[in-house]
Amino acid sequence: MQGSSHDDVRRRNLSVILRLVHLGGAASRSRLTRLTGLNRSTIAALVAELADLGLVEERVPDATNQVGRPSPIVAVSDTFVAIAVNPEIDAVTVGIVGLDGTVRRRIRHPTAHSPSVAEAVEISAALIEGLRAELDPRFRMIGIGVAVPGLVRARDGLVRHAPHLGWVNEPLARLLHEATGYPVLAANDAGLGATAERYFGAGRGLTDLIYLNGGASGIGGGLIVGGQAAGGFDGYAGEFGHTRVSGSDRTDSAGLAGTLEAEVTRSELLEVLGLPGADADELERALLAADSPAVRAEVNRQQDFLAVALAGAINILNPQLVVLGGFLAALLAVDPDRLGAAVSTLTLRAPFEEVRLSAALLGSNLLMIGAAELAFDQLLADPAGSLAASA
Amino acid sequence: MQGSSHDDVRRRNLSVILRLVHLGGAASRSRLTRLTGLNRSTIAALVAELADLGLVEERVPDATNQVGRPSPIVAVSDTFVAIAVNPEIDAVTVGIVGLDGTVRRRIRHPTAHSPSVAEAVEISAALIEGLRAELDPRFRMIGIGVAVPGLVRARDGLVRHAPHLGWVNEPLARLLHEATGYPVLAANDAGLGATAERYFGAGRGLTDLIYLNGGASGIGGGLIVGGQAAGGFDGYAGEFGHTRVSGSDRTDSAGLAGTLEAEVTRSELLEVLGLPGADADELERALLAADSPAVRAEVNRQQDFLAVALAGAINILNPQLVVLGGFLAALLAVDPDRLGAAVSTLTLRAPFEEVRLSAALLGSNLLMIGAAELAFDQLLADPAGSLAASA
DNA sequence: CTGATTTGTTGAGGTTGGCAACGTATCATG
DNA sequence: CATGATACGTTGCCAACCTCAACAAATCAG
Repeated sequence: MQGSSHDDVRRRNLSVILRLVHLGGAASRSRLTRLTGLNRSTIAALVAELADLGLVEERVPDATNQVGRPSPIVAVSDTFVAIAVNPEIDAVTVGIVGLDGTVRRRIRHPTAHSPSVAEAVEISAALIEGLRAELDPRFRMIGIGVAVPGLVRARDGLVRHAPHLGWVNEPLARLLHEATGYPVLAANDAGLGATAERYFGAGRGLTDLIYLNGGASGIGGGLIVGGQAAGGFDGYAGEFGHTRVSGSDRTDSAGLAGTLEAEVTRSELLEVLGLPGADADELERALLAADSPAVRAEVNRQQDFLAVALAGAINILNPQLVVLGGFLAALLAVDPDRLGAAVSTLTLRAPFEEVRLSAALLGSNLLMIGAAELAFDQLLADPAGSLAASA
Repeated sequence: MQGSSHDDVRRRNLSVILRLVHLGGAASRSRLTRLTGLNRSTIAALVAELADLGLVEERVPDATNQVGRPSPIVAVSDTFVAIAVNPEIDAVTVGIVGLDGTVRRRIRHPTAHSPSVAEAVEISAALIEGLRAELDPRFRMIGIGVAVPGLVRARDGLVRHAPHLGWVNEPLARLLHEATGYPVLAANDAGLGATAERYFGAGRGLTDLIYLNGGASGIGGGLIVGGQAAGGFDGYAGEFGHTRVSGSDRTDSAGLAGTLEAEVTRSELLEVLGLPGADADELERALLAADSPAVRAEVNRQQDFLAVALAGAINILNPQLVVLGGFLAALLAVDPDRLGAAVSTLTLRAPFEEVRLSAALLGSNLLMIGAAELAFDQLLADPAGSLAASA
């Protein structure tokens, strides 16, 4: 219940404009005027301040075949970048992402074994140092966002539990900050995926969506509720994979029985297809090409369990969109109508009528973008303040 | 992405102060200064404006045994009231609720049969007219909030489906507005219960909680996510009752099989207790007094199914608190440790460690308060604007 | 080339919250 | 009971920010 003052107005207006060009791409000043409801002269002043800060650039107007004086185009500067980090079982990936949402550079550093926290920090810091060295000095690194496959406490970036990495109560954000000097924020990978798809992918502009991702080691998820990334109280929200969907005693990575993650697995799809391994695209192609009854039966089995979890979430959250990533997208692509029908039989009519199922769009850049968004958030919320403080 | 101007600052500050005294009760001006971070002189001006509007009153300071000049007490005026309406299978209840959250008056009008929409509107309008007639003219009715046992489309108050009442696609809010002339907002009853418990009950001050209510006709729920009442895209969120918790083919009121509402029922508790009927308190007393193995077995069975639904919600939403109302509160009270243990075995450790299970506190006033909150919302969001527009 | 249209630019104006100085009401102390 | 300390209300001035109106500039249509 904070009061607000003049400064907050300015702060908020700068933030709104920067977010508009960050999320929506370049826009003319007149367009910003319409979108924000602010006065022409105010927009001019705000854009000038953002330009002074180096955050945006004004370009000569496009030829639009419209009467009237052309309006300058405002675009985010390409000089502000964030570092995205994603530790996994078999690799640590580090990327550089621009404020315009483009992934400029991505390095995947394979590891012989699942890295410890110390190793992940060391590898990340080395990769970041390398990237920094090769980066033109006019670029400015804002901070680091880490996408962690596990439960991360939002307030301090403590990794509570990352089962596949074997990490428990590791102060990842603090360690990486100490190793690099940059501000570091960490969060659950699937939650960041939800944010990325919401801003730049299948859920552009939507306010209520859920995202489920199927990976080699399990199923994670994230949710956007009422326009906000919903992390829950500590940031652990989105664990759709541990929803109970059957009475069986097959257990998942957390030891819970009959859960979505226990029943719906990538490895079983690969097995029935006779593939030793495959990435998400290969798996989808193989599933679409296959016409054996065994494959069909396994797909149906997994779809039915997935439908239970999705239906529960739809009944509870009434989203506009369900985004499926990883092998769950393949499970959708094989027979979208069947999955939709299965969900239909388990949901109330009203929420079902409003929801769509969709595959994730961002592919391999998903987590880079999501993690960068985490790093950019403070800058976007208070452009002038963030830069003044760090200058 | 709206820009903001000076007016918004004022609007927001008035709103913040009114909400503080609305939710937190009377507060001294100096306390408001501390809570909002605003300047003393600003608080004085804002409180004066709210007092001019008749929304708050300043009282002489309490004796506080503190050095320094005493600070006047700011309290919400008792003259602003909202009307709360709650149609049910066997009655229509109408109440008057003050801006201070007190239920001033409540009339339950029993009906011989489940009322049609037209009947519910007619009864409500008549009750409201009666209440208005007996009300001192200095009181001011702000509007009407309706708590509906069913799915209500948030934006226009259309009742999409209220199974127990047999209503489908009924424009309740519009009809009641036409019958009374007051602004009318409608929403799902359990969602409003969640808001009420969050503001005035077991969840005071919390930002992430879920609420489940067990009634004679089923199980409803609501959620608060990140400090906001989460209605979902259309307002249908919170339907925990239709979460699948078993593989059985027992169906619920919506025809869905194996759901929480199908397995966890008030009627089965009454039956095993040998009671023909009972209100929530009587049921809880009877359950606590009973020690037959049959009762114990039924309680355990229902607790286990309830635990599945709660665990799923806890994994997905990471709430601070789970509030149980109606007979679900009784189910908790009989053996809280057992229910907690059952939930524990189905949840991830990190979110489980942060969550508490609690009974609802507001009892029979719950829906009156929740519905009134709906009616007050606009006034609280923009005190000066709301009153200027309606004057 | 002229008029219409749209938008940038500039300077004046109004509202609002912050701030500092001063006034006032209470408590503590002797 | 007088005095000082403390906390808070009150008052007047100030600065920040957005709006508005008038004017200028750039484009299209004819």
